[in-house]
Amino acid sequence: MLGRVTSERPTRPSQQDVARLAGVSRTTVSFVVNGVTGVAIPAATRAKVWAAVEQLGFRPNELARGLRSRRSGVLGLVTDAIATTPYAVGIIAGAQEAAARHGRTLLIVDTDSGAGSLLDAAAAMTRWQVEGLMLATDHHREVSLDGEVAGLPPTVLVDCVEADGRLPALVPDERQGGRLATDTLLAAGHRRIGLVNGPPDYPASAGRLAGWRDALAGAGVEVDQRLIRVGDWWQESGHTGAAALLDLPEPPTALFCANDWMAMGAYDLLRERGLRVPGDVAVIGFDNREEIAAHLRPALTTVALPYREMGRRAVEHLVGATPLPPGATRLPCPLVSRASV
Amino acid sequence: MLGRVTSERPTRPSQQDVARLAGVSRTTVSFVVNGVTGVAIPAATRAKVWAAVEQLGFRPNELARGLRSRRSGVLGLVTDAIATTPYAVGIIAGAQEAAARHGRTLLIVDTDSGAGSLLDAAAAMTRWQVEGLMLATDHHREVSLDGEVAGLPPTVLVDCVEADGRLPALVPDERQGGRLATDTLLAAGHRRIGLVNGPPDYPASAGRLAGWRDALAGAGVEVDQRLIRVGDWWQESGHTGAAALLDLPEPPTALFCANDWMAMGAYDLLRERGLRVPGDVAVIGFDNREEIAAHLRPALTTVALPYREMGRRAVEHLVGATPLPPGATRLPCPLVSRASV
DNA sequence: TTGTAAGCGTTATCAC
DNA sequence: GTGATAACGCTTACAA
Repeated sequence: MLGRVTSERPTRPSQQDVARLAGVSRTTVSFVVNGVTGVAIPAATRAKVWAAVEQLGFRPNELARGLRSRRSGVLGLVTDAIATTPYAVGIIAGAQEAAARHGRTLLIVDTDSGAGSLLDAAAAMTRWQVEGLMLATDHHREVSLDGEVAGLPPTVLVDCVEADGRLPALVPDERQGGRLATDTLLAAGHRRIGLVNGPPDYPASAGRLAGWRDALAGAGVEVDQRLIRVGDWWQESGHTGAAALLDLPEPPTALFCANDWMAMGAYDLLRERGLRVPGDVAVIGFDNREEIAAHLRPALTTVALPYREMGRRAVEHLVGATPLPPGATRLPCPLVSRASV
Repeated sequence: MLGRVTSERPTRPSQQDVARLAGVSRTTVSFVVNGVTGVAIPAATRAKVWAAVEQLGFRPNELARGLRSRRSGVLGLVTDAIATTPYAVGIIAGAQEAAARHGRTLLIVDTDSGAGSLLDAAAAMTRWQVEGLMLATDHHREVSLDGEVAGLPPTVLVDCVEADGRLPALVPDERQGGRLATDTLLAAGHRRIGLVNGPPDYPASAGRLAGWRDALAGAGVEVDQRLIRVGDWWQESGHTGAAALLDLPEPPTALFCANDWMAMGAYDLLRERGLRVPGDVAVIGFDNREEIAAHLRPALTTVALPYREMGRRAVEHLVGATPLPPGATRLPCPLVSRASV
């Protein structure tokens, strides 16, 4: 004959329960657990409240908190990077970490997992009152959002850029990375440096090529167009490209492969020809795909993509900690030194 | 002089707004948008409501919905698999997909990203009133939860098992996988099959070894202990192990490497010795780490771990679609045929 | 320094 | 068939 039938599932303790146990009002409990400044609550009261919280195992209900305060504390990450390949888990890890640090919850939706298009994903996030949105792609590319952004919460692009560039975007500084790779080879004494690049319609290819030129120009080395070969990112094309370069009348003494898979192909070719890495030919890759780079023999020196950094910066932008300007912000690609140079 | 000062951010349309526009009550709107059965609402009213929903771009507020209905629809996935290696993104993908299909939202927390221990992660999820919890590890192993499970929502282990096995757990059927790999080699006519296994204290090693024995016994082939070598999962040890096996007086004609990295090491050794795969020696791996298996030359035939399946089944258990018994449920590991056998 | 009360957007229980 | 009305657990003026 109680006022209300007890619910099936034993409901978790509420602030109400804490207040009762501590002998204070709900308001006081709210002030204490949220550490509200500007109210002077005696240490004794605070202690009582915390003791009650502890004893009951009270955990605030984020649903209620978000509903009432109109601040969900949820940041949305929409990506096509999970289903395809484990490419950009670094983005997730970096975002997650930063979100936790700023007291935010990260909601991740993979657009390839049935959710369908970006629009569906955004709709799903809307229902959860997300306060910011990150759109991440599985590789650096240009995306077109058309009018879709209208009505969306503050949004930042990760590893992709928009044609008209009104949204802030975080991308790797491919050019700086290409320069870094080439400079590393130059610093090791090489002067003829072959480039096995990716297809021209990728921002990555264009940037890495420009970086290669930059470095050569900076070192006063003549740029020889014949030292450029175009692959398709796959291992086979690294093999082919390396072969073509080594068949040149004046073959290169070092190879800059625009990704690690092609470097892996180059390794194969060098081995077939009885050439040692780095003794006879030095090799440097790009992407730092640990699974490959760390396991090749010798381990591959390569340039890393700043995935974690991109995830981190995206969150810091959305929470207002480090605001980003509209358009692309390029993040530096660090060198990962191993044994192939 | 309005009753309430308008909030800074233009608030999203509510059911209230929809009701006003459609000229019905909030209740009716709720019935219509939730497709409540048992109430007969005329098609005309339904249409009016949907039209208003469309016009306003109304999206239900999950915070309010969850608060009121006491069903958040959130499933929590706690993992250490993101930060370490991109090992088990398949688990996430599979879980995500199944969650979407069942109208649930997946909340992912990576314990290595600052959140700290499992307990912290579980606390974070509790605040969001998760209705089920998945605990996933980065590789098949035994975990001990002590008393930590008390007070947690329904929980399922993914890619790990508990010592006392009271929680349901989803793990790969390592033994079946080992047998499948060996059977594949047997079917190709091999009779002396070397095993380069992982360290003995892994469930994966124990299971794959047992499967190797099973297959040999099943084919009436004598089990020769000398054909077993123990590696450490790394490429070097695959190289070493393969070398030892080929130096045997009666060397094997096929190699079963308990993971793809060791298979990669074996490839290196075979190439060094001028042996062709699969012509001179067939090789089969385990794990199907696409990045390696698909890119080796020749592409590696291997046994895949059922990551997506584990994620999917975990969700289906939690939503009650396909309940799991306490203790381990072993999921089959399928063969991925490529070119090395 | 603490308490009262209103209300966030929704669902659920009743009357009508 | 549809509509009031009361929670859900919390934050936040404002009152005491």
